[in-house]
Amino acid sequence: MANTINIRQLILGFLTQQPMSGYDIKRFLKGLSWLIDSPSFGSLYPALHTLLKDGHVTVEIVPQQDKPRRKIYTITDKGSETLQDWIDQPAASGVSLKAFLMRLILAGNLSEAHLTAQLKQRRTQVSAHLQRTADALQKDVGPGERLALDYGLAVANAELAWLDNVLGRLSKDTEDT
Amino acid sequence: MANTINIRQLILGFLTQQPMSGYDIKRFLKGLSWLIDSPSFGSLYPALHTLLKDGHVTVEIVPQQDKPRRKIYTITDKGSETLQDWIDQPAASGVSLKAFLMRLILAGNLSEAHLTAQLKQRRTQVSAHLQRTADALQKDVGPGERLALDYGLAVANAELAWLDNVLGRLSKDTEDT
DNA sequence: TACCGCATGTAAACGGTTACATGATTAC
DNA sequence: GTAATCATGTAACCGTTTACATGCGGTA
Repeated sequence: MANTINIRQLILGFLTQQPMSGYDIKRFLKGLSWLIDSPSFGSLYPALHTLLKDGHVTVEIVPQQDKPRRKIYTITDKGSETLQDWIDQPAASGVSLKAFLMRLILAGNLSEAHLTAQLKQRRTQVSAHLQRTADALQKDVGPGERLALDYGLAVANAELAWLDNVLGRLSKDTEDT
Repeated sequence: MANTINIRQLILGFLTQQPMSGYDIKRFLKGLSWLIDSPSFGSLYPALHTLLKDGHVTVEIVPQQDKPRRKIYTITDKGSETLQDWIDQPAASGVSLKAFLMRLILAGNLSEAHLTAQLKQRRTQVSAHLQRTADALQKDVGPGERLALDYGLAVANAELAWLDNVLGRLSKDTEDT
């Protein structure tokens, strides 16, 4: 039930879109800077080496004139399976917004079925979280914690409303097919 | 600008409320399970040793009959200063909801001035984040990322509404004084 | 008998950042 | 001449989890 966002899984997710070099992946990750601070090369390159060693990706060395050679990585079937397994595996309860959004991005590039699965899972978790938070507010807590709980409540309610909205739209689209 | 929630600072925060043993702190942290999964003993006890060595806390060994002896830790002036410094230091941009809520809890137990400072800081950050997210939505992105961005937008708007609400209430209270 | 709560602790492993090294090309 | 971009990589360090060890008392 350990479930944070792991670099290797992120990489596999990007390679699903297209073969890339480590440097390319870094650029892609920078594009997600609104969500996560992109991992450093110090973790990126070793992760690539591990994925290669484990047969999740293959490399092709591409020389360039006037520039350093690039190592283009391509995801293998085994790699795809591993990624799929990770996405399908239920997210740990209490898992952060960030981790969920990463899963959403990855799932959204697979299929609509995966996408709705993620959304439904989140719905279940957020409403459970909402309940726990409401319960915690009943107890006697300090002023800071009281505010924090209230904040959590507000965010959870907003999440729930959004999820219901989107899930409603998606199910309507399915009917129309 | 590295700014996640660090065990040592959490511990100092709890010890501000009252002297406690490591075991007690663990129990307290469990009470915050709606926010964070409480750190393991494997990080808690070593953290306590470090704090002791650095003069941020003092210990008193309390023997018990029929039960193992307890080590009660008390925060020192130096420890209080360190904590204060950490809370006053501006939170890194893009810092997570979790990290902010922890700061809120800690600040709420210090003074109302600290509390409003945290809230105002968060307001600035969330509105900046909102802007970045809206910008990112303009660009051409995959279906999953599109949804994720929209989700982020919804949550950020909810946060902003809540912050404005609370900040409004707090400033009114101050006028009435 | 076997596990749970109390209470403390250590060692190995993991996953990451920071800082470094290399070396060529282009832009100010 | 100084910095930035391209492109890869390693080593030291940090903070944390996991798994272990100890030992006693109460409970199912």
